[in-house]
Amino acid sequence: MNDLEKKLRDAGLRPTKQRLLISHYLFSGPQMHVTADSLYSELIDRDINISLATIYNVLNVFTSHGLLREISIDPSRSYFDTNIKRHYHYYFEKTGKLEDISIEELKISPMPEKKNGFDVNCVDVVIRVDG
Amino acid sequence: MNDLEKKLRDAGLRPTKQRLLISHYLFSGPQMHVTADSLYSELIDRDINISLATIYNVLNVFTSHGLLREISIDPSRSYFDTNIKRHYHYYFEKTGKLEDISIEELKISPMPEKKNGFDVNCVDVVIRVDG
DNA sequence: CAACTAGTTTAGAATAGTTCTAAAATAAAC
DNA sequence: GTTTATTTTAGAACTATTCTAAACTAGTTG
Repeated sequence: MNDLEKKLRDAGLRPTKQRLLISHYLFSGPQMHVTADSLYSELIDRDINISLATIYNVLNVFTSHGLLREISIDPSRSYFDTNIKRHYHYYFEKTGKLEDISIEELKISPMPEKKNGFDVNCVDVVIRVDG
Repeated sequence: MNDLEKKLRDAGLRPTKQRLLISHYLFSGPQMHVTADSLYSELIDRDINISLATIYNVLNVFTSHGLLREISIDPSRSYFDTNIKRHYHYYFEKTGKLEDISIEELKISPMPEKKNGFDVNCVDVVIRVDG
């Protein structure tokens, strides 16, 4: 059983052909940010034909099983981040590109843990920049 | 010339009937968060019939002229905030409600001013909570 | 491995939020 | 009051995403 197959099984997901192909693209190289559409095109470019419905399925199921993190940047598109550790983002408004900011670079205090008795699921920080 | 009319003119906008009605709803009471749909329904409830196309027009033009701020929370809908001063948000995922966090309550350091020579337009912080 | 079961993929239809179109209405300027 | 530019509107169009239901596949059981 290879690394990617293990990664999927550990997340409680069946390692299907499509999920493994997508995982190979997403998780074998450097960390990346994708949209459903950008992922679909990149796979087509590599002669990997997976239906758009499956791309959406896989992105959603990977997100709900903790393999990806969804980022709300632009109300017209969902971005997904292969880096699931706590971190923040620069967003370059002209180019649409994202860049990570580590929690060492940017401090938030007090880091909220609870609100009205509810758990904090996630702290999203987006610094929007021209250019 | 009343306050709302002045507010629109100062922003470089013609004070049309529809813009004044929407301004009255948005800017005469306490600060609020709306979506196109929530604003449309609230106006219908008050027997103010403005087409949905105009609601979208007005929200967009108010945002581009600095009377509203758009918040990226949920990729399926755009939220607009009548509070245009720097502040942050709690987002209650189950109810879809927003609550403000003042910059006194939550500190970010170092507050970014520039990135790669580009100005920082805006620092968005969203704390997602269950409930 | 053959049969079975539950989960997955797919094309295409459906949906939801938003923008576009072009005609009628209105605000501001002359 | 006439003219001109802007705004509003209904409905069509568009785009990102989800749904549907049939075909397929992974994992399980005998």
